[in-house]
Amino acid sequence: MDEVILGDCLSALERLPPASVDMVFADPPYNLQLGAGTLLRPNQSTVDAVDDDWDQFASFEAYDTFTRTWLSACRRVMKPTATLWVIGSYHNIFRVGSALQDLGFWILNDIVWRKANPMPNFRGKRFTNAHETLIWASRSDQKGYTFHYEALKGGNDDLQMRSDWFIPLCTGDERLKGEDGRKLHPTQKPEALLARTILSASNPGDVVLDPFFGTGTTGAVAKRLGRHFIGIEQEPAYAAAARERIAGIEPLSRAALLTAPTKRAEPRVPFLSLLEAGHIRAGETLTDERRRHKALVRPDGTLGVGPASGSIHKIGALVQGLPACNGWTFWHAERGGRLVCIDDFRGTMRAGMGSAA
Amino acid sequence: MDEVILGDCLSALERLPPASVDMVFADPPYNLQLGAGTLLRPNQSTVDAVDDDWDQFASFEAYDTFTRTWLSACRRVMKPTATLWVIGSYHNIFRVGSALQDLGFWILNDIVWRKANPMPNFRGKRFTNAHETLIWASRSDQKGYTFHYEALKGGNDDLQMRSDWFIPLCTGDERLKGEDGRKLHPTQKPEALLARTILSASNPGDVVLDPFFGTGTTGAVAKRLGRHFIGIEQEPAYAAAARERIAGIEPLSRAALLTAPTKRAEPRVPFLSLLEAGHIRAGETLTDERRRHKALVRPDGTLGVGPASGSIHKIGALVQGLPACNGWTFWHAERGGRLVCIDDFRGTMRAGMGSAA
DNA sequence: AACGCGCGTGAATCTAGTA
DNA sequence: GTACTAGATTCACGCGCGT
Repeated sequence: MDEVILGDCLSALERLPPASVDMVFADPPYNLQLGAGTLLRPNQSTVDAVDDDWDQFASFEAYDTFTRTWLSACRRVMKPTATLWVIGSYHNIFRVGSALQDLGFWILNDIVWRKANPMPNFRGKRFTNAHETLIWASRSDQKGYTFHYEALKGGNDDLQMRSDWFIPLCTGDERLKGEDGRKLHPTQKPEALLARTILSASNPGDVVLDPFFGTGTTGAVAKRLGRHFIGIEQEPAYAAAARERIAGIEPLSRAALLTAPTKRAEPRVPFLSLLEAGHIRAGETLTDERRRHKALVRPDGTLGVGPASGSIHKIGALVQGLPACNGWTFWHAERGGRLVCIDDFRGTMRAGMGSAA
Repeated sequence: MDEVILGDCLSALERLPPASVDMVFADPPYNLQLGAGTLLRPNQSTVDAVDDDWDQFASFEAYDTFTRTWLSACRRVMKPTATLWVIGSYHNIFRVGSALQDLGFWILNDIVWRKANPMPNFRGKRFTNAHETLIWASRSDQKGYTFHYEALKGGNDDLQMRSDWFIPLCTGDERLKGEDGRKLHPTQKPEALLARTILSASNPGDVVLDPFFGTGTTGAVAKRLGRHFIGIEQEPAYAAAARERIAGIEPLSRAALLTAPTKRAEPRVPFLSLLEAGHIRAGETLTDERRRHKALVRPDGTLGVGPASGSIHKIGALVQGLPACNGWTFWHAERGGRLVCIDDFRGTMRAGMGSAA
């Protein structure tokens, strides 16, 4: 926990307990020629290419085997509600996505990282490759994964966060350099990218696993955001750089890490409590925002319309002829000539509950 | 040539001569998984799901078989220098991309169609699915394919055309409607999208093949841009609509349709991006101009005041006791002993975003 | 005529907690 | 595991209608 494991990703993953991590971020290799075969077939030699077609097929097949192996190993250590992120380019992301689906992962989104400052296409033979793709997937189609919808919306002018993210490359001071002044790692990712994934899909105190740790961007961001991390890296120089980098990170204060509780997590307030607290009076009439429908408040916290009675939700649905309705936001009471949503009274009560909640 | 072939795409492709088309645009079934009537909007109306028979597949394996079959058939009729475009979403695009690679196609780019006006995520459980992906691939790794680098660059303020395209959905008058006023085809694509693919990867007089012709967007745009088309469609109603539509198209003398007719709005900058860019630090305090109110910046781009948190606008309104507030002009950060409005940082970021937004 | 408001809708794997 | 129910949840456009 909160350490860099030096070694092969598969054997390191095998030593982790099952169902122990909350989120995985993986930035796997996608250069098919760069030793993928040795990683995935420890006991077999790679197949020698006999011609171009076969060579190509063998490479993709080897990459697929590698991909399925590490994805399966990650899946074992993921909690049932954990989610996984993988980043890649068109060279590998289609293989990864297919493998995810075949292994039973449930794709939640594909996210496009739009690079603010991509490398131009020097030959002028293609479109500027200005993005990379992340896949966000849960372990299975089971619900219950973490997604901080409200927080992301709040940081985005109160609009839902979209699947296309505009983020600069990792450059400048953020880019780790060796003593020779040259970049330490060829594909270091920007911390902003990691921050969005970790903020959106994990909670403070959660465990974030990165099986291809590199120079530890995942660990650095996780630590700053009050998450635990497990990093696996087989290259000693990268692992050492990651340790040093992370040691210098100061976590944000607890206050800064607070997020608003999601609506569902807030204490439940029965409508009857609004009557008991005097916010609503039995016998008064509630209406919708445009005063097109009305209902009578009964002393037991139900609403009545003619002979029908039921919960604020049921009656809200009934008067509109809809199958369902959120009565909290639908019904309003008249106060001083103006309509007040009954959800505002609920908010007041929740605020007053304080620590009792 | 320049006709709609009514019938099954595979048998129609078999009757075409080999190496006869210059470009393929394919909009295959996406294999969407959720049934009709299962997703409700917040107002309880149902989302009109794509549940047509042609989009039903028993399994990923069945979809893969289908995909490999039609891709192989297209490959046979492609000239050696021809290129192929396929569009899809995360439901199917990874299967398609893998199949392309396995069949010997050579991926040139993956292109992101960023939707100007996507459907929101109604349940707040995911990121807004705001894009679709196109794969652009040549028949093999042989060079010699068509790419109008200079033309695209000229139409993009003399900047190389990137791999992320911002184009509105097909709505309004462009969307074909039946006599009942309802959309004729569930997945009609915008002409602007087709125009970019055809302009960039084909020459006037070239033959553009679309094996899933639908209501003929590919044919309409090809004709307008002086290309020939071959469209294959198995649904008689779609084929008839396509014929009528294309008959009304007048070819352009010289194409001037390079860039999408999008309104040039100023790019929206999320407050979160200011943190990511380092203009604002998580954990610092913002104040209003007269330092009467203050709030803590959280790492997700929300502000916190005591237990409350929310967007810059929400919290600005809260501290003033007002119903609304423009957080961009209200909040300031201290820089060198002086207060700087956060809107100034936004202006800086917009300037740096250039046309990429 | 111009403007504002209400309403419809778009390739979508869209709930959680308790009994 | 299943059933039930409380209650949470939407952005950008285009069009039609009323003022």
